[in-house]
Amino acid sequence: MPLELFHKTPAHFSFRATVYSHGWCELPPFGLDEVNWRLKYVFRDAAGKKAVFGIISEKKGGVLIELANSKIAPQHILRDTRHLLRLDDDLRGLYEAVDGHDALKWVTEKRAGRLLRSPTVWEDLVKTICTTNCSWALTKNMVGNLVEKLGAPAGKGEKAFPTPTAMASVSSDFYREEIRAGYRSPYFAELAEAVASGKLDPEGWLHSDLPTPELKTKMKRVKGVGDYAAENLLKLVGRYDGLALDSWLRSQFYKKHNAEKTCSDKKIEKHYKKFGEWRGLVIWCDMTEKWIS
DNA sequence: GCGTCCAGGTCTACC
DNA sequence: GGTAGACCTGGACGC
Repeated sequence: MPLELFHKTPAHFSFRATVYSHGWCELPPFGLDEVNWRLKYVFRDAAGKKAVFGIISEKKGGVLIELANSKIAPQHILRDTRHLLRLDDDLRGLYEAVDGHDALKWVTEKRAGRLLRSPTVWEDLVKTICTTNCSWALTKNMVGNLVEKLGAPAGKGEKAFPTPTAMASVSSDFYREEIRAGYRSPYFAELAEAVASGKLDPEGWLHSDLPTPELKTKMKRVKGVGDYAAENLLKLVGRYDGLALDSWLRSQFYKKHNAEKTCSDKKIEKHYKKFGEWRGLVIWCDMTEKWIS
């Protein structure tokens, strides 16, 4: 039976700014209908055995979640929705940090700053590795293959993101030949085995007591995760004191703040130092202003 | 059609 | 700790 759920949203929330916050809305099992402004996602239960296709849209005072069936408990769907739209995040510190900076006034006005994420750190971790050292088209290709070939079916051709167990059930060769993951293939096989066996718990990064540098070091122990990937993941678990500089972010900075000339990372870091623990989120908002405003 | 470059980097060996 | 070279894929580009 189809099911509709409703979740309230906080005052400083923008559905559009959150969905457009970065490219995650284009990576399966997310999908974006820009005409009707509806975000699709295939939810799954913790065991990865049940999957349900859902559509999230704005409704006065909150978001509406339309589900193809009621296979998964409503409280599980609501928890996932709250997590992926960052409904519990308190961004007052960000808005205080940009206060007084005219060029960033729009961040507060547009209620920007909530970075769309997946319901699990596991999914964000795998997707982040898929963004490294390749074009965005290839990232979409790899993530699409993972969902298509290893995800639990939700009906009508829709599939969920694969569980660690599902990803641990295939070999490194599968990642190379079927997922087209190239040199990342042994990394995925090793990572999936570690998470499926309980040796690694990425979900624990969400509420870790470790200081950010130590958590970053822990993240970098995962093969395929370097400085950029770790800092991107830190943003997705709510820590914004790393800039997560990659070639795209650097090129945008050169265009916007350095007369289209290249410069050192140190200069970029100096530019955003004044925003303190929010600097990683400030640079991201600054470089993606055109997407949202 | 073919070759080259490079994109939302990381790892390893070596110094 | 810093750096060079290797690593995969596939789209864009020049010829």
